[in-house]
Parts: sequence; C-alpha cells; structure tokens
Amino acid sequence: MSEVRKQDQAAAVEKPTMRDALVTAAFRLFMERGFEQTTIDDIVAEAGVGRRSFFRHFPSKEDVVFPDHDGCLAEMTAFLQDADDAGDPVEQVCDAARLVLRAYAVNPAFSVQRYLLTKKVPNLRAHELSVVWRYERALAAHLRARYAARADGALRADVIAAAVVAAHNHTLRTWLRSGGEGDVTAAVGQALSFVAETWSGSQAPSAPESQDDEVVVVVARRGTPMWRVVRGVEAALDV
Amino acid sequence: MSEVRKQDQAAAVEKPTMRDALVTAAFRLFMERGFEQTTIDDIVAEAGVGRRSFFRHFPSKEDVVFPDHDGCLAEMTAFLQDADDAGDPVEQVCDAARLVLRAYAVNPAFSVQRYLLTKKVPNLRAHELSVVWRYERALAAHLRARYAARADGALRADVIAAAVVAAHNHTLRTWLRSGGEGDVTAAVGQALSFVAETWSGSQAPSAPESQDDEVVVVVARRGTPMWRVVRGVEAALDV
DNA sequence: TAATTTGGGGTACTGAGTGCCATTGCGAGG
DNA sequence: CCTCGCAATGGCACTCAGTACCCCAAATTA
Repeated sequence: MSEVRKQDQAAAVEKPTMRDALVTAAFRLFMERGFEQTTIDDIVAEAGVGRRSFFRHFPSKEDVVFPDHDGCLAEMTAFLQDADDAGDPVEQVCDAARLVLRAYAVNPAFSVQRYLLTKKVPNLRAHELSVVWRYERALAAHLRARYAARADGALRADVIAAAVVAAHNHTLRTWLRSGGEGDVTAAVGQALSFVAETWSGSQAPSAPESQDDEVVVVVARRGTPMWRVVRGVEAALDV
Repeated sequence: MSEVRKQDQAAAVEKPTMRDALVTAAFRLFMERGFEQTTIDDIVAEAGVGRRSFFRHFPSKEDVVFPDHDGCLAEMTAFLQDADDAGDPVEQVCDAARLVLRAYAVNPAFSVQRYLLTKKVPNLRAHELSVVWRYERALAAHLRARYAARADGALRADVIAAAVVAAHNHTLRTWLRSGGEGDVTAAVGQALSFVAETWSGSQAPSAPESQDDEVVVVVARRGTPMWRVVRGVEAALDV
C-alpha cells in the first residue's frame, strides 16, 4: 500500500493504488480489444472502481495512455530552470531531451505497448502530438530566453527546439519499432549530437540508419486526377 | 452538372454552396460565442441545413475550422512529386512550405480568425498539430527518398523537415499575431533561407533507384469526401 | 411509370465528459 | 464513544459529438 511511492521527482500527489490500477486495466483492455473498442465502463469495471473516479484521475480517455507526462514535463521544466546561464543552451536542451528519453527507457515494455497503440489509433496520435508539443514549447522557451539578445533569437529558438525534438523522436521511434532492443541512450546521443553540432561547434555526425520499405495502398474517388491523390498519401503514411 | 469542376488541383468534388455555408456559419458562431459554446445543432441551424449533412462534409467539429487543408496537402505532395531529382531537396521542401504559406496568405482575414480560435481552444490547437504533422511527414518523406543513399538519411530528413516547418510556422504565427499586416512571403523567405543555409549543399544525390517498389491500389465510391479518402487510406496503412 | 442512383434530412442510439449529491472512510476534538 | 468535518469515492442524470439506419426528393434509366 505504501511502497508504491518511488518517483518522487514527479512533483505530483501520489494516488497509490487507484491510478495505477486504472492504467493497468486500461492497457490490458486496449491491447486486447483495441482503444476505440474499449469504453470507460469497461476500464472501470476491470479496475473495480467507479466510473466517476476515472475522470477524477485522467481528464480524458486518451490521457490514461500517457499517465506520467505531466510529471515528466515538470521535471524537464525544472531542469531547464536550474540550467547554468553560462552553459551552451543547445547542449542544455539536448540534455533536457535525454531526460524525457529516460522516462521512456525506464519501462521499455510499457513504452513499446504505448507506441503500438499510438501508431494505429488516430486519436492517440493526435494526443501524443499535443504532449510532444508541450515539450517542444518548453525547450523553445528556454532557448528563446537565452537568445533574447539575438535579432533572430525567437526564430532560432523555435527551429532548434523543433530539430532537437525531431532527432529525439526519430531515434526513440526507431528503438520502439525494434521492440525496445539495444541502447537507446547511445542512439539518441548520436542523433542529438548531429543536431547540436550543427549549431554549436565542429562537425562529425553520421549515425547508422536503414530505410524501411513500405507497402502503400491508396484509396481515391473515381474520376479524380489520380496522380494527385496518389501523392497525397505517402505524406500521411511515413511514420 | 459538368461545368462544376474548376479548381482541379483540389482533387475534390465541388460542394458549391452547402460546404461553404457551413464554414461561414460555423465561423460566425465560433467568433461570436466561442468554439465550445457552439454546438453542431447551432451551426446547422445557422446554415439552414440538416444536422446529418454537417458530418457528411466534415468528419468532426474541429475540421470545419480547417476546411481546405486536405486540398492543400494534396497540392503540396503533388508539387514534391513533380520536383526535379537533380535539384536541392532542401530548397524543394522550402518551396513546398511556401506553397502552404500561400494558402494562408490568400485570405488573411480568415487565417487571422482561425489563428485567434486555435490560440485559445485546446481542442483546436491539438487538431492543428495533427494537420501540421501531415505536412511535416510529407516533407520528411520527400527528403527521406532523396537522402536514401546516406547512412543517416532518415534522421536528417526528419530533422530538416521539422526545422522547415518550425521556421514556416514561426513566421506565419508572427504575421497572424500582427493581424495579417506586412509581407509574409518575404518574412517566410528569410526564415526558410536561415534553415536552408545551414543544411543545403551537403546532399549526396546518387539516385535511390525509384519509389516504384510501392504497390498502389485505388478504390472508392463516387462522391466520397476528401477527408474520408484520407482517413480510409491512413486506416489501411496503419499510419 | 417503375426501378435505380444520388444527395440530403430525420431519428434514435452509443459513448465521452460533467455536475450534483449521497456515501464511506478517517482523523481530530468533544 | 460520539461526532464533526473533510476528503475521496460511487451513483445517477445530463449534454453533446459522432454514427447507423431509414426515409424522402429529384434525376436518371429501362
């Protein structure tokens, strides 16, 4: 009942049993019959709690898939606030990104399950974008403050933040796609150094990578210029 | 019944009056009493159509705020597909971003209204992220094909695509915040050149064989809305 | 004129999310 | 021991987004 309190850095009040029970029950049902095929009533029945209690712990059905992103975001923000004003801001946001990575790497099985869900549920993908967007804004805000003296500081901050997030997510997704095998930390480190060295100092990037061949199925309306709709798809597919 | 096909680049069946009436009615009510305070019934009552017809043209309440993003995405993808394989890929995706900018600049008043809505409605902000994500994936897919020969091609593609989108959005938002004053095209051009100059010129051409190893199947019923096509495709692709 | 196709309307249903209130568990003070 | 908060939870009832199903009208075709 009381040994559940571990990650005290989450800066959130611990709801020892109920919250975890809901997450566990939700994931079991989501993996078993799919996200959209699972109702809130199914989850609360599986967890043995009342329906109203679900929304007391999670604002929406999607949020149960990202149960600790609030804590992680708070952790990242605190880290950036404590960052040395004399240090390299690009390196600092890269370290902040590594902090997020650690949250994923702590529980690979959970992260892979979540990846499989978000990959094929549009609702969850959209929700994940919102989550990632908050991280990116936090990084951009830090860079913006550090680049306040530059004329193009705000633009530079937004671009670097986006690049850091993209490099982080690219490597993370590759790792998740592999099922959580190998050393993510090292891979993300290489990817981040590729970004960091673009704006910080010397050069020497290059990370091993293999492109994946995919089968494309295009659905379009009869009588429409086919070549147009056909292109409109491969944009949407490449995850 | 046959002179209706005008803007063939939209690759969508023309719904002359009804669709536009719904968009106009929706925006009037959204600006007047807010997005969440407006129900679908309010919109269809204002437009003088049946409730069921709303969902025949828009998959969700949020989509009415981005009525032409499907056509714009198709246009951008077509542009990238027609791009010269010998040209600089970074410049090409920058031009593609300029294409999207043009869609915003065509109707500044509408774009500013939409910006004011998405700025303060979390639901709309999340939906906009999904829209932007599709553009970014289209750019990344093009870069990925062009960088197929590189070892770190996929990472580089994702990072550059994210940077281009960030630069585009940064400038666009600044312009929208100003109420649509000034020359966006020039401002975005500067921002994009900032990105292009950091990554351009270091490309390794070496033709990636082709993308013809993809299987393409086109099936649909006549009159299917564009969003339904796109969604059906994404479902079939597990994107 | 009857059958079919196409676009739109109407009704009823599912399910997410919310507000309100009753209940239960628990510590403090009488 | 009782009871007064007090916080957490459960139990409804409600709104509204989104969907399935059926109907209707106009246009087309046999």
